[in-house]
Amino acid sequence: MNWPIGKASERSGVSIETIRYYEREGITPKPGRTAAGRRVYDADTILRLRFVKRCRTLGFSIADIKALLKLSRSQDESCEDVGAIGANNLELVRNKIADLKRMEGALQALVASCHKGQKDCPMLQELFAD
Amino acid sequence: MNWPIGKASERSGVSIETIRYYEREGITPKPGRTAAGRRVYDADTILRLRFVKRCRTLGFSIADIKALLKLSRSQDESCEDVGAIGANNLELVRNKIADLKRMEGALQALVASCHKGQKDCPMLQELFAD
DNA sequence: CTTGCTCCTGTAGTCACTACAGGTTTTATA
DNA sequence: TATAAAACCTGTAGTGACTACAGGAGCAAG
Repeated sequence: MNWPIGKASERSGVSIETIRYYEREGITPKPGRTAAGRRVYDADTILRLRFVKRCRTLGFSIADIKALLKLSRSQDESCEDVGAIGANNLELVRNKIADLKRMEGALQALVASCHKGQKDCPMLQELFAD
Repeated sequence: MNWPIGKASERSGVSIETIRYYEREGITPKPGRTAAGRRVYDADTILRLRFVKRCRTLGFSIADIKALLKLSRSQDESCEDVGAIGANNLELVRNKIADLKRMEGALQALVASCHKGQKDCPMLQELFAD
């Protein structure tokens, strides 16, 4: 079965604009075209789009996703390399969480110090302090 | 006391390029200039730069920081508005943490399923599954 | 046969910087 | 004092991963 880009978008969860972007970036292969020049997608490309979507949801960069796709097509045992990319991304995610938690703690304290009707805002004072 | 941009950068923790960027964006006022056209910073502007730096570290957007700076110069009681901007950012930060934790959980499971020497990588299989 | 939807290409914008290129001025050293 | 090195200047382009048009062509339903 073949589908036009709108259906491919629906089936993969990737927006039409983003599908075209992925094509430009060489993440998905160039699809077939109708006589009038419209893109036509097969089931395999739609699977790939869904894969990319899931990877993005997991925080993988486009560069990592390219590497994962390449590994998925390689003959040699790739599970180790895949795991390494995954572990690397997991660390990045954990670092981001740590950063954000630090932000959350500081922000919470600042916001709590802020009460309406106050004369000099303690939050601003804190942020402006030497 | 007045300082050239390099010293202002040191004292505020904001890079030279970023100081010039903040000036272009109207976040910091246009500084004075020497006869030769070099920027000269006073203590007040350096405080502002430090304020912006701290706000960025807390995850505030540039738009929010502009609003906070405006509130800090306004006559009327601004503590309530400041608190609202802070609370809003706190929510954004918490949403980001929630997203990342979801990522972390899913990633961890995928990476754990990946062992070297495996024939078909379970992580890739999972990500490609229907 | 016309209305409205889907699709096309190409370009520009988003956010918050960062990185030059190619020039001038100031400061430190010989 | 001469010169080399550092600091500064403007202006522009690049980053990541999209998103948002503008302006046009094709296609499907009533």
